[in-house]
Amino acid sequence: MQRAAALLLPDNISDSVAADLRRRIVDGRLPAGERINEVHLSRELGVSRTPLREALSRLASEGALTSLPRFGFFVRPLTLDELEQIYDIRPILDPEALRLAGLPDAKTLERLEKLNRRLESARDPENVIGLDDEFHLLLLDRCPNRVLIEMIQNIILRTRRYELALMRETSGVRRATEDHRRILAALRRRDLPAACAALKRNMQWGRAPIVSWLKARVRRAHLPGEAKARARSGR
Amino acid sequence: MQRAAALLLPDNISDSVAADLRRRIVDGRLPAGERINEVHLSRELGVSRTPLREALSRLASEGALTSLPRFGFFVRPLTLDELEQIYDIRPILDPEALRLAGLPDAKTLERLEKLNRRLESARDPENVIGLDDEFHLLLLDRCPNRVLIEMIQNIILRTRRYELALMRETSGVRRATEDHRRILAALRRRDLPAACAALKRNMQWGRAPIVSWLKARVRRAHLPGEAKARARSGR
DNA sequence: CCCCATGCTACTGTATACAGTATGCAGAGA
DNA sequence: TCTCTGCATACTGTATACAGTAGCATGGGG
Repeated sequence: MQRAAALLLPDNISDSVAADLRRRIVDGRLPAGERINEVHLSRELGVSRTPLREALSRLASEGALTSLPRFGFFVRPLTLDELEQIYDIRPILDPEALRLAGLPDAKTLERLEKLNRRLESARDPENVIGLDDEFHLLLLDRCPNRVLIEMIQNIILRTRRYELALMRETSGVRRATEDHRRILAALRRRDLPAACAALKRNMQWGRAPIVSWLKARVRRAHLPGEAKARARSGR
Repeated sequence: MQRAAALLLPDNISDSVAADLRRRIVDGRLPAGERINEVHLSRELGVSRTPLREALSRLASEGALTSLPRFGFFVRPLTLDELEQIYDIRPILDPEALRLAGLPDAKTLERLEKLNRRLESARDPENVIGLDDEFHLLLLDRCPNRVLIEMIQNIILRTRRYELALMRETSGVRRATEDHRRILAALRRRDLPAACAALKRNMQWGRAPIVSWLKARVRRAHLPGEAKARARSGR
């Protein structure tokens, strides 16, 4: 999250464990609501508890986990509240970042269009999400405010879990590429405000399908992963 | 940052050490650029290295520290770049949060005015900054998007160091209370958009004095500690 | 006199051992 | 049969010990 240098030398077990856990959380190998047993998990990962705990602490401060003092760490459950809050944030951040980034050069525009074409034909959920994120990060690549970009990346991490869960069940509600085309069209005619507006709409629309899916899910299985109750009852 | 429960039971040494370090960083007892010696610091705090390291990891992911893999943790140096980036973010976040929060009730408005009066007469830098933060957080108290509020609190933590450093040297450039009055006036006539606009201006103006102070400082003594960290990371 | 190599020192990263606490179960009493 | 109490167990939180590495100083060679 912080340093370019460290990312180039992922020497630490701590760091690589954190990255691994992040993957396990977003792809569901560590299900939402699950209580984490440090001994078992450290055995499974082949490391000791010390670096594992450092990783867990970091993930907790990133919001991926919840820590209950003498009880342990939990994978944060997927809740409608958090979803709506997270999805309300990117329409705020992304357009501002684009405004600061300014119009992309011809080469970048070309790469964006290429990405969008690949996105249109992508089928695998992980691919779709990965390409979409790549598109948006490239769009904001020139933004000089790296702190802002870090925040956006952080939000992306937090949304990925929801998006993956959605796309696993319903097969790929894809309207994003159309939004992207509108953004690109605005950029091509060098109309930054229009591009920002289109981007904002794009970010706002991403919410709807996930909200409705999660609502249905909540109705079906009441309170997905109410952490405490489940864990205490021994699951 | 995440859990209400943990905040009520700050049982962990880890947590309290993190809080302590945060204070030491913002008030300068751990100066910007300083390399942290884990053994000495753990002795000084009267704890072992394990919880200290957990705290350090968390602070690194919050952006207060930088971690260089086999070299250690550093207090992030104060740089003009980071300052400008951080200060560009709150004018984006705060007005949106206020928009979501809506108009405050009469009681809250009263408390806001009281806070602002106390702010006018405050002299001690820590007090001034504390009251200003309290004002802004109360203003956004009704905002239902807690993730957004968390982000703002995080930004506040990151700015505090700069503000304190400024106010220690120049005695309290105070124009904020006037901005606050404009915000309150707009709220009193129940004009939310005007309040948001005033809030935005308030957030934008805070930058200027710090930027000019830091620029002068950079000219004088080029960034204590920055040299070493930079050289090492090969930037 | 300067440069390079080698050994020393100190610090980080990781593992492990220990202590304290919460939970679940079993047994006894009502 | 139900409840309460005490014990055993398992897991977290913390300390400590160990290993590996980077930096530094000192000494020898050019």
